[in-house]
Amino acid sequence: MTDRLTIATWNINSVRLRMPIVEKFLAEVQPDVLCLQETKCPDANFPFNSLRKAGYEHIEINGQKGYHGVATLSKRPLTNVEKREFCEMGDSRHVAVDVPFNGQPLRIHNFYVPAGGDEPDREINPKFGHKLDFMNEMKAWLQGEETDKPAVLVGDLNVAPYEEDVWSHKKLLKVVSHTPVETELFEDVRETGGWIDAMRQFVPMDEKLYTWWSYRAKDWAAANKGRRLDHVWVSKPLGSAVQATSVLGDARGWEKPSDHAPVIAFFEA
DNA sequence: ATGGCGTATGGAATACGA
Repeated sequence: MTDRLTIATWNINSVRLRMPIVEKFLAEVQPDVLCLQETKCPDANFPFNSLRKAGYEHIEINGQKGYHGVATLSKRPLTNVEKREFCEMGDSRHVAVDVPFNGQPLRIHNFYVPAGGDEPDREINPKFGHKLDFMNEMKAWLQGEETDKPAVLVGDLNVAPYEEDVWSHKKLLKVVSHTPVETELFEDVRETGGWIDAMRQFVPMDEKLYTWWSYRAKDWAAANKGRRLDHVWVSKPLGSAVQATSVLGDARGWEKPSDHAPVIAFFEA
């Protein structure tokens, strides 16, 4: 029996404000699972009813007032829910679930890694230190997770690791998200955990690939000064099941858009 | 021109994003 599963990840920059385009996305793409970041919504105010009406009956959230917040919506039942706190900051930046795929549980981690502020120096910018500490804690913790099982790690990881993941490698070398200290640590986290960068399995390393375009550009599409901040990592046992990934760049041009586009991954086993 | 904007909070101006 063949089983097919579609998982999407999207930094939505306020789930309540963005409900019209979330519903549009769910209707058009019909992913089995959607992982949202930056929901900016206290748990008590989360729009459960609208999302259940859209066919996503299974919803796990880790939210807080004003900032951050993640949510995982699913057509399939979700079990083994875990919401881990990192850096003892009290931030809502992670939720993990199991979803049934091909007759066994598939672990799905949904992450929102700290942006890191403006100055790439932890001595003068504590937010940058927090970002590095967060990634180091991710690395240590994920080592303890069972990496010999099917698993996916998605989210806004706030690092664009490769030269063609940004519009200008040279101009962004000192800009938070693409500094060598971040990109090297990012690769260390990924490789230590045995994760595969699924998006780059389908796009050659010398081709540009972005998921985020600033609100500040007069014409984001014309300027096209993007970065790949959102990622889909898969464990090695799941590697052969990834059929394709895509960035729905169109969504950046929808009405009242997020500054991030959704990333979609297709699995078959 | 990588911040030129956008969002939450709270009810104006500030913090934060990346």
